[in-house]
Amino acid sequence: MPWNLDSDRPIFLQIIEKIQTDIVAGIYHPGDKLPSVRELAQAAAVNPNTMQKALSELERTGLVYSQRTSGRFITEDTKMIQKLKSELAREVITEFLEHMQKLGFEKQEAIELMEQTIRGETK
Amino acid sequence: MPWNLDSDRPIFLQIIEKIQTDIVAGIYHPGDKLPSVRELAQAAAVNPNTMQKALSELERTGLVYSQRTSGRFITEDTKMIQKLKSELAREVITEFLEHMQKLGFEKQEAIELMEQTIRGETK
DNA sequence: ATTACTGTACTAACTAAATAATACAATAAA
DNA sequence: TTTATTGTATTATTTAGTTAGTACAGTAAT
Repeated sequence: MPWNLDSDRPIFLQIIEKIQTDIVAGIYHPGDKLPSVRELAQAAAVNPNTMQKALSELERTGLVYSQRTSGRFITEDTKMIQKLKSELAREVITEFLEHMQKLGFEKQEAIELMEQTIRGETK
Repeated sequence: MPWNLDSDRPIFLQIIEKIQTDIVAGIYHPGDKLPSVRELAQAAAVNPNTMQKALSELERTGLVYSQRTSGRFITEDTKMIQKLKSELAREVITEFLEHMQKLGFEKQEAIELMEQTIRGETK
């Protein structure tokens, strides 16, 4: 599972989004134990401090919790996860429509162009 | 016309995208004279150096050109503008589908959820 | 008890982006 | 000719993000 971090945006933000996404997509399951800060940092090829910063933020929002010395775990609150999934999807959709509108495409045009693009890819 | 710059990404990149977008959306027209570096910087509330950096990059790609002392102008190459519009639209579409896929939605699901979201907004 | 692993905290150094403050050459307008 | 405006260039400073290195306290396993 590659981390695919780019340098155009703060890395700790990209890490937060990556882990959030993996949770709502079901790659991490409720109650799962996360690798340690040091392991995650190595896997993502970033400094442990950067990983720690991202994890602290995920903890602040309640998506993960830490058990002082035994490790860090995904929340077991499935409703929270489901709600987050809806929120993130809505954000992505809204962002898409705004972008397309700024380029000069109305909502229906945007959808049509997308369907056309998909057909073009799979043919 | 607000600039809406956020601090999550390099400002000069956001400026580049903003001006690109305004050109392909027809807010700026081919041959139009742009405001001076200093005026643009003031309008966007950034340092002139930052604006200059963004404009230099736009110039490097050929989208604008500068006439040494009389100012900066939008390219008159309408084909280039049209091509850029298609490219940007394709990027936005691809990015959208990738994001949704990472959240666990297949292409068709993504489209359906988007249509559903639109109906929910306009009702 | 000792060992190894956990999260956490702290300080220093480095880098890229952004700001600040000028300066200069070219030209259109006065 | 003078003035104002243009793009452009240069140097210094500040700030946020990142890295580097180290340290400490708690706990499960040995």
